Amino acid sequence: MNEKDLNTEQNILNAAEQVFLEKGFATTKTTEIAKKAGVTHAMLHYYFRTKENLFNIVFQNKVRLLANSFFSVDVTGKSFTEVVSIAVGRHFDFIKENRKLAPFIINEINNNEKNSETWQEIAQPIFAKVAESIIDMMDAEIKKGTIRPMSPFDLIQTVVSLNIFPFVAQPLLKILRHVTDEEYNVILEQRKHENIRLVLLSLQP
Amino acid sequence: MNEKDLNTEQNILNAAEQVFLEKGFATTKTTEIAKKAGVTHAMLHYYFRTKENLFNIVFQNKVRLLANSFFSVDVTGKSFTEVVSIAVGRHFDFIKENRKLAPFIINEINNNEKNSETWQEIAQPIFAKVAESIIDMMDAEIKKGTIRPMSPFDLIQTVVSLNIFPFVAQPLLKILRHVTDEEYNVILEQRKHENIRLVLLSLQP
Amino acid sequence: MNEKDLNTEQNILNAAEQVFLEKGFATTKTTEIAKKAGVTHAMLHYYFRTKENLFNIVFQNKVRLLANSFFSVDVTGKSFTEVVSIAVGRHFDFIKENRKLAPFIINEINNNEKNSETWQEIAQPIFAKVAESIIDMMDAEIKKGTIRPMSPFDLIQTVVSLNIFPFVAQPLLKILRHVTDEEYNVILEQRKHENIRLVLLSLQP
Amino acid sequence: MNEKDLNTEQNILNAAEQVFLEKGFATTKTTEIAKKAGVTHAMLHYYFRTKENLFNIVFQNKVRLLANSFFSVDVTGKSFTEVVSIAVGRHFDFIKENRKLAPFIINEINNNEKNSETWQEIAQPIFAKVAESIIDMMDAEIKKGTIRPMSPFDLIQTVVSLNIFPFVAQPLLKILRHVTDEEYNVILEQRKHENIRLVLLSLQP
DNA sequence: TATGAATGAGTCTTCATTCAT
DNA sequence: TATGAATGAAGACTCATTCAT
Repeated sequence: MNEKDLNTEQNILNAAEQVFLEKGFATTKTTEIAKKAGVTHAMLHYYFRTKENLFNIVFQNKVRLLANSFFSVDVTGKSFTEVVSIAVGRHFDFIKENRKLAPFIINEINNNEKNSETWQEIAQPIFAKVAESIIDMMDAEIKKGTIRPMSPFDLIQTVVSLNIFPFVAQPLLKILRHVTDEEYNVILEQRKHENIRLVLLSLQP
Repeated sequence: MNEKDLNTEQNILNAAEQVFLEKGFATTKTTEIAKKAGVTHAMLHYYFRTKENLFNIVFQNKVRLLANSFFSVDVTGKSFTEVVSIAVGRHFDFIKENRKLAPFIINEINNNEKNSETWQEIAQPIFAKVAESIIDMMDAEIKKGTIRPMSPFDLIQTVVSLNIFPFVAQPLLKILRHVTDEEYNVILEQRKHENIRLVLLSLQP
Repeated sequence: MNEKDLNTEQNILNAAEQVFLEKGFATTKTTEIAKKAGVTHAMLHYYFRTKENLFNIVFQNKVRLLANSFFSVDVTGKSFTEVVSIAVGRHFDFIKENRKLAPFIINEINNNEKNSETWQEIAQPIFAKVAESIIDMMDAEIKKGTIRPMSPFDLIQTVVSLNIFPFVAQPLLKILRHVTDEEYNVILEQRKHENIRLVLLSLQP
Repeated sequence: MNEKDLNTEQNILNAAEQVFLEKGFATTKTTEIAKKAGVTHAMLHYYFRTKENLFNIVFQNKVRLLANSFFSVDVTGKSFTEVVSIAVGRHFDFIKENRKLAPFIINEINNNEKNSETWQEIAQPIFAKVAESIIDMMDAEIKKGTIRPMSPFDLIQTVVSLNIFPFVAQPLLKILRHVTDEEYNVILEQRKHENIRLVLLSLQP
């Protein structure tokens, strides 16, 4: 396994990521991945045996990436409001940097039961950990009466809904006004702050 | 075109709707549509020439359906808050009754540029009309200072985001807790009211 | 299903029989079958979906043919010796007319466990019936002391061994002397009578 | 060529023997041979250039082995009956110890004309020698009238037929009764003696 | 001598589409 | 209008063989 091998394998993986994210499993052709990776068609099978196998590797990586994107804020010395604001903003930025990630995963989960199971197996423990990491903080706030009683999962769901949706439904919403991609970036920045505001509002008792 | 012909054509269309909504364009096989419609494989091509053609008809119908689902409330004698509450609730219910609609359209738009154009051509005028129908009401409220300055499109986007997302991302969110489909319905009802609350909150100055 | 359809399907089956018998499953190419049947490559899959499926149909037919080739003699008014002589001779002639049959089945059974099961499921009941049909006659002869005590299966095995082998091992034996195919036919006729003689000898007490 | 080379070459040959005997030329994959030999896939081609070449070496070895298995009895001081009995029994035991040998060769001869020629070229002189070694003994017996007039080849054919067949057709015959492998060994021992008996019977005038 | 990487030719299979009737 | 048959193009995958090192 010298450097060149790793490169080829990695090239295929990178190409596969791009094409799968762009077109989804069904419409992706292995020839296109190979072409983009600059290798022969058969090399793809040499390294990954089947299209499905290659897809699974990509899919699992992406699932891990998405699931780990929720909450990773250093809480020391910050108020709950601050923590939430930072976490929501960061999460929004991450999703923005990986626009195709969420639509890809959602779509593949919808198209294949097996992918759904993969998502559950990988994401569930990660989400549980996230919930655990904020439950004490939330409980304290609830006792103080600064936020209304709710589970961490409710909070997560609200954040996810608000943050992911603009990118999942980007093509749906973009047409509301004729905007260039650059204008859209400005809109997204507004939306980020709007989302932060909405999340905090949703926490109010 | 006698009655039987219409029936056959309609049968194919109905079957195509079901299968396309379920599987998307790429993974749908014309044979499955024909089978579900109870007609010969070749009849599908006799009536609709190509798979793409048949899909476009279905897709346009569905786009129209989704685009028209926003705001259709009789405003006479109701406060703005009431109108918004009713509109959001009704929209949520519609989406709930047509769970596969939004994911289907979003996915197909993502997979094919032509579908994106179709969406724009059909949805844009409809959305413009909706915006027009509420802009006076909103302006009045804004002047009164009861809601913060915002365009109708902002409001629509918030509503759409909050309402559609639970169904687009259902498989993503369902795993946050282990829930049955029935339990999920209860959660959805809660979410509807939460969404109404959030929309109203987002309107606050 | 008009006549032409049946012909095409049958043409494929006939071609498949020839090629499979000639080359066995592994080295047979579906294109060759299609070519021999005078149809497009895809037609084969249209009618039989997979190569394996087509093979199974051919294989089952051939198994039935071979299994049913043992003993079908009208016994009325004939001595046991006569019955055996006729049965062995007829069986030999059948195998001779279908030289590739036995090698084909033996080979495929050896190459694929599933074929072995197919053989068992189809041949076992047929063989059991054959054994049943001669057991009374044999028991009577055994009681009379004209043949030595043995089960019908022993008899069948001897017949099968002697009759099938020349064709299974034809390429092995033909070289013992340089013979043309026609000379070989004469040899086979001698062998038939030799086999009848040997079977009768093997029955002696 | 140091010792290690010889070992590698021999390892490949040994592995090839096992796999070819087990699966035949067509379904054998060179990767499996390499794996079993514990060497790289490419080494196989380094030593033997092609799969076909490697096969031919194995095949020729096996042909020699089988052809030489007929008659190697020290005749001094033994009666013809004794010699035949011993020779048949030994041959049966050899075939039993090398069960896959005969089916393998027969099958490959049937599948490839070139293999048939190989068999002829190698086996013919060996068989001729065997025939020569017994023709005087047989002629003497024929003159004495103790056996009927026949050529050595007839005798060889009978022996080969009876001895090889149980192993070639084992899967065909095993189903006649439900037997375990151990029970089958007992049956084989009976068959050996039955075969000796039958050969002697076939020699009777 | 040895190896991992790479290749190209071939094989099965699917599927939208067209054709003859 | 309807159908079963037929087709061709494309796609995934395999595998013996070769190459660079």
